[in-house]
Amino acid sequence: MDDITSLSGPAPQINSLPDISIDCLVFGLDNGRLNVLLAQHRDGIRQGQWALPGGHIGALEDLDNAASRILQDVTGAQDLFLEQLRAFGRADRFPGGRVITIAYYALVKQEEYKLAAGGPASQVKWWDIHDVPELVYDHGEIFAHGLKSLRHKVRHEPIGFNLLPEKFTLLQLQELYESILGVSLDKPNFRRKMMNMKLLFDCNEKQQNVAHRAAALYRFDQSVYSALAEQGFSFEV
Amino acid sequence: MDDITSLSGPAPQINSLPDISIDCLVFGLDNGRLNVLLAQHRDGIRQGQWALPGGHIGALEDLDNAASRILQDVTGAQDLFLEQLRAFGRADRFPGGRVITIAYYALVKQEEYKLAAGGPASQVKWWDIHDVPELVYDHGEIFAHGLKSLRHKVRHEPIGFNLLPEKFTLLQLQELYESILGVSLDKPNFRRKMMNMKLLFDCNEKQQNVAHRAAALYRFDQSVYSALAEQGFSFEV
DNA sequence: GCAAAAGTGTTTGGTATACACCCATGC
DNA sequence: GCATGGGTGTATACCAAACACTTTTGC
Repeated sequence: MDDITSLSGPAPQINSLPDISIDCLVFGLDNGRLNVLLAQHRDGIRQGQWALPGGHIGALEDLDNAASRILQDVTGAQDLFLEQLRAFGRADRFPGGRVITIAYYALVKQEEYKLAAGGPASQVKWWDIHDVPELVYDHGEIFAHGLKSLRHKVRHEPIGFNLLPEKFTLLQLQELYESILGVSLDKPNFRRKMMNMKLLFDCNEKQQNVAHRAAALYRFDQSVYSALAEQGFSFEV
Repeated sequence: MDDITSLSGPAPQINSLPDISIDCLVFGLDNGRLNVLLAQHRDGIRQGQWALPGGHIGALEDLDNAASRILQDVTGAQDLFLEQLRAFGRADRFPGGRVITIAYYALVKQEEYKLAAGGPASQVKWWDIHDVPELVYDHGEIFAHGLKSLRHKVRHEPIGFNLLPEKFTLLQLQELYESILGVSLDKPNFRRKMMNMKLLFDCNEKQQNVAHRAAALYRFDQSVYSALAEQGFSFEV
């Protein structure tokens, strides 16, 4: 269970696949800023260095389940949005031996979860994506690739909602896109575009305790989107 | 080198990673029909069954290089368009033991290459994508996933050209999209769309020996596209 | 002339963009 | 009243879809 201690090193258990690891790219949103979750090596030659949280796959464990378990160890949260990015397998990528890693990326509602701080990997911390430290092995490459993939995917599929709380305002949604894509968007036009897609449902509630006019709160319903997508509907921001 | 004989079974060589394989989804275009390349098991319990061509990764071999080598064994061709799809790793996907496979997809100019028929895997054959036989293990799932990915990608990146000969007509290009996407397109509008992108270069040549007005031949220049993409240009069909 | 495909022109309607504007609320 | 963000309206320009039309070539 404590595969995270390995931080993608050689498999610590006899019942794990020795030459394959999993690394997770976990994105979160905090006050309109996009963050990524990093873990710090606790000891060994790489002590103090930062890495993507990772682990190994049980011999009888499905790949997706392994990723989910590893992520739960780090965030304490289940049922997160989690998808495979791809495998990274340069022969020399890991100095401790030949290990191919399969990268996953996750989107989490950052404010809803408290990190299991001080867990097995001495420290786990959110970093602004513009300000990540140097990462071990090829983790920098994985991060760059994952961020690019996120930017592409968020424009073509409604996955961004996984970063927001259940109920959100249109401005929060707009700031999410501005933050991920690194652009600024026109408010009236963004509103219309979203509303015309008929994917947002008015909660009939307003923000509370704000120092300005309270905004309407909306929900996104994944099942309605799935039904629309069946008929060829295409989500494009 | 003859990893293809294994068709993704357990690693036959001492110097291959035992619990990881590579499977290749090779697409080709023939007279406007989209095909996929399949290999037939030569012997063993699965004799006669069809599978994606695959193999194992050398202990000192980069992942991408391994895929390229395996593909060369099958098609005899180098420098094909080849990209990773993703890893497939259900615990029970391969009955002979725990093997995670990393799927690649390739696009080839079908008419330019003759297959190494009667090679190590008794037979290698093109199949119309609408008519593929039942495949071994989870290869059907990999095929379905790869086709979906191809349909998505071809609309957002100019990769379709890899299926056409160097010089092609606009109708060939249109038929390519119609075939991959399974739709029919308006000729005048398709022409304009393509020409407006400024990605096609007139060869100043015409078709030869056709029983109708000869069409102009065009080329696609990957380097010009790359330069445009740098500036934020987006290819959308 | 006819068939087949190349290639052009035009009308129409929707939609993205830019920007001006009013509304509600707390301090 | 004023700052802050919520929310609406509208003119313009562009672009995609639909489809009618002309051109070239081989038989």
